[in-house]
Amino acid sequence: MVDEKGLTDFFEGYLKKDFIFKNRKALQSNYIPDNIHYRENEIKQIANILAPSLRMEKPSNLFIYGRTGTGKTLCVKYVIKNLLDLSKKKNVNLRIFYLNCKLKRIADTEYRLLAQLTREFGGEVPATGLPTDEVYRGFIKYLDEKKQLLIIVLDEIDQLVNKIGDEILYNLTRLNSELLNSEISLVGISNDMVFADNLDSRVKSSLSEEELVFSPYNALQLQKILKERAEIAFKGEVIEEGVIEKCSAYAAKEHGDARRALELLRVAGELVERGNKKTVTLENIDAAEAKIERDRIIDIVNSQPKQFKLTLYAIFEMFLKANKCIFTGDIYEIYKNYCFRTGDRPLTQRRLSDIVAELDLLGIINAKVISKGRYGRTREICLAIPNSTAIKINNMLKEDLSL
DNA sequence: CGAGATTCATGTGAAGTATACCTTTAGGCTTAA
DNA sequence: AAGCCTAAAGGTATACTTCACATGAATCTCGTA
Repeated sequence: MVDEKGLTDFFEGYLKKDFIFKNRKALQSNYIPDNIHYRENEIKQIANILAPSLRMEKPSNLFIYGRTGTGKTLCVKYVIKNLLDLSKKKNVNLRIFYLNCKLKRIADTEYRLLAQLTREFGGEVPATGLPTDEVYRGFIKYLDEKKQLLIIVLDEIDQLVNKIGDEILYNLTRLNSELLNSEISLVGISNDMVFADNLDSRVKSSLSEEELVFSPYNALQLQKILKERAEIAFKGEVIEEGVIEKCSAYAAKEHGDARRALELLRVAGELVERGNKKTVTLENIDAAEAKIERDRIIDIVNSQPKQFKLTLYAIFEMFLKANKCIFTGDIYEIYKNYCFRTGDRPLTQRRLSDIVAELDLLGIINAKVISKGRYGRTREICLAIPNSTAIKINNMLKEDLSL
């Protein structure tokens, strides 16, 4: 029961509360700090490669590899920012579009990627209905209407190619021969080190005119990075002894993932704030660790279409009951059952098979095709997430699907 | 006993279908001269 | 006659279905030692 006075008190208390954050943004993953440590070389190289753009000369296409949280995106964005600032000052017609190919329904097909690029130019493209080459033409029109240089940055490009093949990259690189006034350069960013091995050799050679590999940070480097960001983000002495070290250690264990370390610190801080405490302790880090993983998966699950949720729910229910790996056929039966209960028309087993494969790609489950000899061939499906998380998500799905 | 055939449950590729949306076009209606 | 609106026709992307064939090791079969 909250009366008006109670609520007012709450808000006043909220305002008076001693916030431990000074600038929370400094710990968010899209924050670009003023100085980036341990990546001076990489930045210099990227800058070198892209610099010709300032003279309106087409830079070489660039391909960047490195595991998550090694600063690829950060460095590229940093260089982009500087390039754009300078090009504005010098009146150079340079445009740079950054696209993350992982985003569902934004850049995960050829059509949608092209549409998105056209929209960046201010054009309007319907979600469906146009022929793809029509969208190409529209894009070219915008691009070629005056002399300009375009750099397209495709982040998580491996995901895109995994899903729809490498033809789109071929088309993009070939576009230059159709352009009269303008030119395009591509910058591909991939988490997958062996990604390029499976590319068509023509695409591969034109895309990786230049290559750059980002190696992981070690624990000491992570510490320095964290300390500096923490100083921007938090007020005074709110972080207890050993907290930074612990964050770094956690992240170093995960192949030096700086994004993760920063997130740990941020979430820990938020937990402290919500609990009305004054300092970030070691225990907060543990709690944050669990929360981050949960939230990440909850986000993924929530962004899936209903049929994916139903499938996932069937998998979770069954796995939690059996507590061992399960097979496609069993899931399909359960799934059909739930469809019946929610009044949805069940998809075919063929489609479910694809959905299971996609869920595997998303990292929520592990699905491996095995042959059980005389007893046929199937996918062996296990959870890729801790049981406690699965239970929580399962309850969430249950409510969401009103089961 | 062991090589080769058989079998099962479902993976997987290709082609077809439903849906939702797009542009073009042709006809009909209104309007202004 | 010109201008505008509307509805039909013809087209596309995407998510899904249908059909048909591929897979691969446990199990079976049968000739041989």
